[in-house]
Amino acid sequence: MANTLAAGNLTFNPLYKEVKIRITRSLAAGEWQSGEALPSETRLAAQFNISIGTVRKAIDELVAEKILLRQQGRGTFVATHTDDRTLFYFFHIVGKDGSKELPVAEMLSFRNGKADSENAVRLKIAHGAGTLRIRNVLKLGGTPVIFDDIVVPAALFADLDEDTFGKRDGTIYGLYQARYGINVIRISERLSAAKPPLRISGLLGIRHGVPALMIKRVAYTYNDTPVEYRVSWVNTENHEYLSDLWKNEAK
Amino acid sequence: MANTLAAGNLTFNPLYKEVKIRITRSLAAGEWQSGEALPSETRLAAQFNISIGTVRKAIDELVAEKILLRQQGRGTFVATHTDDRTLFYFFHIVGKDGSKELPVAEMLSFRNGKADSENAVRLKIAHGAGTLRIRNVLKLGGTPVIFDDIVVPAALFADLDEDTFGKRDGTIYGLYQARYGINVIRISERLSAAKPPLRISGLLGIRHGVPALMIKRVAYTYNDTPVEYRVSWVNTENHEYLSDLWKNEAK
DNA sequence: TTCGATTTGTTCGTATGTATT
DNA sequence: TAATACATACGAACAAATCGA
Repeated sequence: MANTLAAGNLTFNPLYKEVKIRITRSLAAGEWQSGEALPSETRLAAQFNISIGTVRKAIDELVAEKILLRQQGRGTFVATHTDDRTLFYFFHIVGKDGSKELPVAEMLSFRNGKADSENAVRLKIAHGAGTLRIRNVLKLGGTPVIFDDIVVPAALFADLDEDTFGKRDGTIYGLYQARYGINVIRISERLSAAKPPLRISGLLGIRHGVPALMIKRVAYTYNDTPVEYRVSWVNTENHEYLSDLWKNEAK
Repeated sequence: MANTLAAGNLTFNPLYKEVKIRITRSLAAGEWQSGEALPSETRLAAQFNISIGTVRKAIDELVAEKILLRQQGRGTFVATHTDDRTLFYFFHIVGKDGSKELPVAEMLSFRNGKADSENAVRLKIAHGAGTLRIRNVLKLGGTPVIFDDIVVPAALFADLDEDTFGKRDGTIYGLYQARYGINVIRISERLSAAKPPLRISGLLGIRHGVPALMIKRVAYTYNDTPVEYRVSWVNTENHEYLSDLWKNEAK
C-alpha cells in the first residue's frame, strides 16, 4: 500500500519530517489562524494515513521551535504573539536590577519610503522597492529607553496606515499576525556600541558623549522569510541586553 | 511490582524526567568523562528497568540542551568543548561582514584574588572567598578585538596555575572540562555600551571617545551552578555581537 | 455537580532501517 | 560479515486535563 506522503519526494526525509513540512506549509498558507487549534493528533494521523506517534514527533519539533503550543486536554494551537511571548522571546532589554517589563511604545512617525541597499539585503527585496517606515520611542517605567526605526516591505502590509499601527491593541508582531497573517517566529540581532545621533540621544535623555547600544534586527516568518528590519538604540545606563539562551526553556 | 524509580519521590515527575535527573546527576558526578560514551539505550533501559522509549525521551531532552550528543551506530556521548561547539554556542562575536572565526587568546596576567561583592553574587560564593583572575586579549584575524577579565572560584580549580592555563590545548571551557571535570553547559550574558577604561582601549586600539561593548557573562554547569564570571570589552568597529537563537538548531 | 467525550501526555512493546565498528 | 547502536514507525493502553451536557 505504502506511503503516499513520501511519494514523489526526491530528498528522502523521514516521514515525520515530511509531516512537519506539510504542517509548516499549511501554517505559512494561513490555513489556521493565530490562536486557533489544529486538527487533533488523531485526526491528523488519519488524514495523513500514518500513526499518531509520527504525527506527535512532527509536532514535537514545531513546539520546540515555539511555533505551535500544546495544551493537554485542549489541543494544539498556533502560537500567538501575546505579551508574555514577546517578553520571553523577542524583547531582551532588562533593568540592571534584573527587572523584566514590557515597554510602552509611542509612535513618532509613520512614512512611506523606498528600500535602501541595507534594507534590500536584509529584507531580500529589490533596491528601491516600497517600504513602510515607523519610528517609535519605547518607555520602560515611564522613561524613554529605546528608539526603534522599523522598516517593512510595503508589499506585505498592503493597507497598513498610521492609524492602524498607532491604535493597535497589543504588540507589533501581534498586529502583523492578527491583521496580516504574518507570523514572526524568529529574530536575528547584531549588536554594537556606538555614539547615538544627536536627535536620538536627545529623545532618550542620553548625556553628551555617553555611548548607546545599537541593535540591528531582522525578523523572520516561516521558511526564513524576512519580514521586518529594525534598528534600535538603547540607553544602557540603567538597562542592559540580556542574552540567556535556554533559560526559559524546558525544565 | 512497580516503579522503583518513582518510589520515594515526593514531587511526582513523569518517569522520563526522573531518568533525566538521574542521568544528569551521574554527569554532574563525573561518572562519564567528556567525549565518553554513555551505556547504550538498551543497557540503560535494562538498568532502570524501563522501556527503551522512555530512556530515549529522557536523552532527547539532554541532547536538545546540547549536554549529550547522539550518533547513530556509535552511541551517546558527553558533549565536548571542541572549537566547533564554542564557535556555535559560546562565542558570539562575528565580523561585520558576517565572518565567524575562533579567536586566538593571549594571556596578560594570572593572579590570585578575593571575591568582591559582584563576584560573590554572580558566582554564589562568599564575599572574600579565594578566586583566580585571568586577563586575556583575544585576537581575530591577527588584531586584538576583545579583552577578557575572567574570575573563577579557586576552590573549584585547585591546582590551576599560570602555566597550565597558558599552555592549554584548545578552549578555556575545554580545559575546565578535561582537567577539572567542570562542564560548562550554559552561559548568560548581559550587554551594555560604555566607554572602555584607558588601559583597555589602548590594548584594543580603540580611538579616544569611541565606545565599546561591555559583556558580563556567567557560565554555568549542571543544576545552574555558576563556575565562571567574565567581563569582556569588545571593539565593535569591525565586529559585532550576534544573537541568533535557534539559527543553529534542528533543521 | 457529575459525567462522558475529547485531546494531549506517558509508558510500554515490537519491528525494521541505517550507520558504525 | 556480524554485532552493536541509534533512528524511524507502528500500535496499544491508560493517565490527566479540559469542556460542555
